[in-house]
Amino acid sequence: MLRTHTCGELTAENVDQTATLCGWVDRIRDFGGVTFVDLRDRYGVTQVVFNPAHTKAPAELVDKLRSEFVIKVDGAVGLRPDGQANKKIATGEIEFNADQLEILNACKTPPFVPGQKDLPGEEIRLQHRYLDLRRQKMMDTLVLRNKIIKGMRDYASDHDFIDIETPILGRSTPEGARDYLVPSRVHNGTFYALPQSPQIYKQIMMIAGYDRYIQVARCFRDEDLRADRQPEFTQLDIEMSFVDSDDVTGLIDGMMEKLAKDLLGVDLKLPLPQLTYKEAMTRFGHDAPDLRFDMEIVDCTDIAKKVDFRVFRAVADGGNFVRGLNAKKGTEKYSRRGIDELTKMVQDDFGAKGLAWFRVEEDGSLFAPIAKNFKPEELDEIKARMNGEPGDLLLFIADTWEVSCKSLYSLRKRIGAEMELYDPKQMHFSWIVEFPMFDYDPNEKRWVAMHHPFTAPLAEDLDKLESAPGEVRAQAYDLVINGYEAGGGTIRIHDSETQAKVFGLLGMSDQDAQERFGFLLDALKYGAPPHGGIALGIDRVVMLFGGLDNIRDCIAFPKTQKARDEMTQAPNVVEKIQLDECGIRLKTPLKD
RNA sequence: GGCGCUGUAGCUCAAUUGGUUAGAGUACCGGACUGUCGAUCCGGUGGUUGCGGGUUCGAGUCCCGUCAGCGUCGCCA
Repeated sequence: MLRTHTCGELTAENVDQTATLCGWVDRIRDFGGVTFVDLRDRYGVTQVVFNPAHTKAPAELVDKLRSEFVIKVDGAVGLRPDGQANKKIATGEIEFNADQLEILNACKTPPFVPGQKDLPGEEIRLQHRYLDLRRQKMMDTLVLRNKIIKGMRDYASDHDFIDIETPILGRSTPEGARDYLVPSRVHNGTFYALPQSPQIYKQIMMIAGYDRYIQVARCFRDEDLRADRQPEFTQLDIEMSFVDSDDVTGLIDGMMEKLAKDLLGVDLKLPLPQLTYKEAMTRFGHDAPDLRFDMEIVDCTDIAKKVDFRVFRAVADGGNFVRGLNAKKGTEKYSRRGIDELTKMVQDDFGAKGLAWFRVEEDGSLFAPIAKNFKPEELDEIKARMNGEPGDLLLFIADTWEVSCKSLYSLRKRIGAEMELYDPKQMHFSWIVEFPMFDYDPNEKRWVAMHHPFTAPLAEDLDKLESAPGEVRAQAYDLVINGYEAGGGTIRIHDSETQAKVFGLLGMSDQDAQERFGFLLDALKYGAPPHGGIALGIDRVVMLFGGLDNIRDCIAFPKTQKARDEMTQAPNVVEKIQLDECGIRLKTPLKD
């Protein structure tokens, strides 16, 4: 080792000891005579003092030091003079009196330094990720990430799970997200797909008798990015045999309890609350609601059926919905202009026709441009239903179930944040259960699996599988933290007949099913135990535990919204010979 | 693919609603200074206002296109 100590460990207890430190120059304070250098590494910062009266380091060498130079300093620990301790750092009681200085490596003038006040733009940070990763916040996050993964692994290990790796080069599956493809050199014209998740492999492991499997698995989905979505991401993948839904959610309850306790000092009350999908959609308009605050959706469709106001009446009579939210004390926050912005959002994002609103005035009356369309007793009924009190802002969406859910969910989320209805540090864990098995795709005119096609239906809904697929509920469960889907899983189908039936419902002929999933259907015939599992989005869990608002800050080398790596400039062109070997000719050759 | 925000010195930002030679802080370079910790003080270098068109007597500012970053909708079993 070039060093004897790190920059975070020398304290008053080490006074008079000699030591050697290595690190990066964080800051220099040059007084012409004495020069102070804040030396930084992963562990902390130590003030190094170059005093010409005592150091052997030539002044010309000390003068050369600049930000982010990598240096090695021999010296001795000394107590700082009275009144000069720096309480902001752990090593603040001492200083390191330099004897010798060696510059291990210089540093070009960096575009930004880790300690600077204003964070540079994200593009710059990603281009020079090695500099960005030197920032304390990034280090803290990656350390947190490591603790979370270690905590998960330890917990799983304590519960008899074994870690098994599954292939990265696999077979493309037609259902689900777009695959990342890898061309085969040996078999020109054929392709591997990177795994969207190790789903089938882990089911096969259950059939093979490895009844408790985990993997920290990298997954790939070639879909557009979001603040909480990356094209490659990491899941804690879990599968267990001889279990029902409660066993899986119970296991994760315990894991979350441990992580929350160990890493956040938060005591969770178990079991974590469970909400059915239907309830979540009815009360919050979404299958991953943020339950840190109230403000539930209130249905006024029955009232709308009685009123003359055409917009409400026509929607209600047409079998659609008039539902609203009460933004408590929202009239001050949302002026006419603010309401216009909310209106624009629901129109642009979800195609809502409009946003109806009422202000509850000081005298308790409802004010709104549309109020004249209502009889006084109707206004009273609306106010009573919405629990309207002076200062409240009542917002209504009159539309289809889908549009009203999306719009009200989005309004609720935005208003909750803008009106600070919750403590951003608060954490809320819950389960959403009993998802529908299928969703009808009007474009393709067929049922599609809501989760994935291996999901087992709820036993009591089995008889509806053919008669009313839309009503069949799945043995599925999503873990929701602060309004984010942090994980999801299901109990799987473990008999080939039910599996074949579900494939059929999804519009797959027997031949198709055999062609695509024959190996799974076969495996199910060779003694498949009942099994199920879950996958947790590790990047998102880190984001939520770290109180961050985007997933890129939880990943050492993330991709931009256009799925590019700003540092390496991937993806990029390849040599023609590489394409030739794979038997690929570009449709539109790139000019070089 | 749609909608929106952003793009000015290495970095973070400003430029009075289209008007003189585009400024500040910081970084960088030079100088002063032996107790600072965002050191201080003096001086200096640094700009194709992302790129390409257009409107105008005149464009950082307005319009069109384009590229990039971010947010969002679609998409993400």
